[in-house]
Amino acid sequence: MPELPEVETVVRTLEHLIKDACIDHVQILYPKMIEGDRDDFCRKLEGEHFRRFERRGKYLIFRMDHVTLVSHLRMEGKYYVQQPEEPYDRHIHVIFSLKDGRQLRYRDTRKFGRMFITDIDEDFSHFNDLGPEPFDEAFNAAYVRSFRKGKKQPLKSMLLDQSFTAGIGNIYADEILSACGLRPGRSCARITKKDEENIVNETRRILSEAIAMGGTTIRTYTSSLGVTGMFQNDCCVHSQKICRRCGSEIHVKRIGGRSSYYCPHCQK
DNA sequence: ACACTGACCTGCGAGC
DNA sequence: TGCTCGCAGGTCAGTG
Repeated sequence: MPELPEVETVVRTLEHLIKDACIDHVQILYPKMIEGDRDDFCRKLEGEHFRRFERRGKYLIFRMDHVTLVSHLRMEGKYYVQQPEEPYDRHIHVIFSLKDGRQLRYRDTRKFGRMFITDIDEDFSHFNDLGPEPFDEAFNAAYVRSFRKGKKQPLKSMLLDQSFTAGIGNIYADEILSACGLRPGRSCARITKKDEENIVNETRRILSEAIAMGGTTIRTYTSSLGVTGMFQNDCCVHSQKICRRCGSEIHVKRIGGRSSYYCPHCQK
């Protein structure tokens, strides 16, 4: 499941592979993948060049000369750069044929991903609800305090809330709380000033380590270069049976509709 | 305003 | 073996 580190890896990989490539034409095999007018989508992308590659939270942003393509991988979305003669299966939903003969293919077994285009100058009203990036200095202990004020939701739900900070998903939320020694079900109203600092610092530490390793792979993620993340081997609690710190049995509890893994001994 | 639930999808594994 | 059922999870609409 792509979270911030995986999306960052995809952005960097695609920049390496298709920077300045020109789109010849676009085929949409599953129309619901595209938000807005599909004909417009295809027509406006024809002849455009992939110029800059950015990420905002879990969104991929491809800047062209006249339009911007925004893509969200949700759970299982992946991009591949392949030759037209390479076979593809029924999970390929969008094909960008490039003028150099290659194809950028979007594959998504569960069809949850979405993409859309905006004008180049659009200020991305789409992103208005996203909180600060974890590495932005606006994400700090004072911000955590102001965000949680008046709220009683579980810490896990707060970390998953993209308006809190953009890019954290289920796996990293569990790992961050494990590193902080806080149970996922703990109310955000009942943490200390030190906990606020820990949440900020551990979020940055864990995400940057994961980016350095090229993202996590638990089930399906591989980047278009075929790079497979290694962070899964470093998970302390998520999908684990035994705590890597103390050896206790890991508990699983549904919080906010998500499976949440924690160590009852290390996390209070 | 906040918090929770179901829908969107498909594949996979457990249980009968 | 073959079926059904629950689960996986990011986001958003709907509800209390």
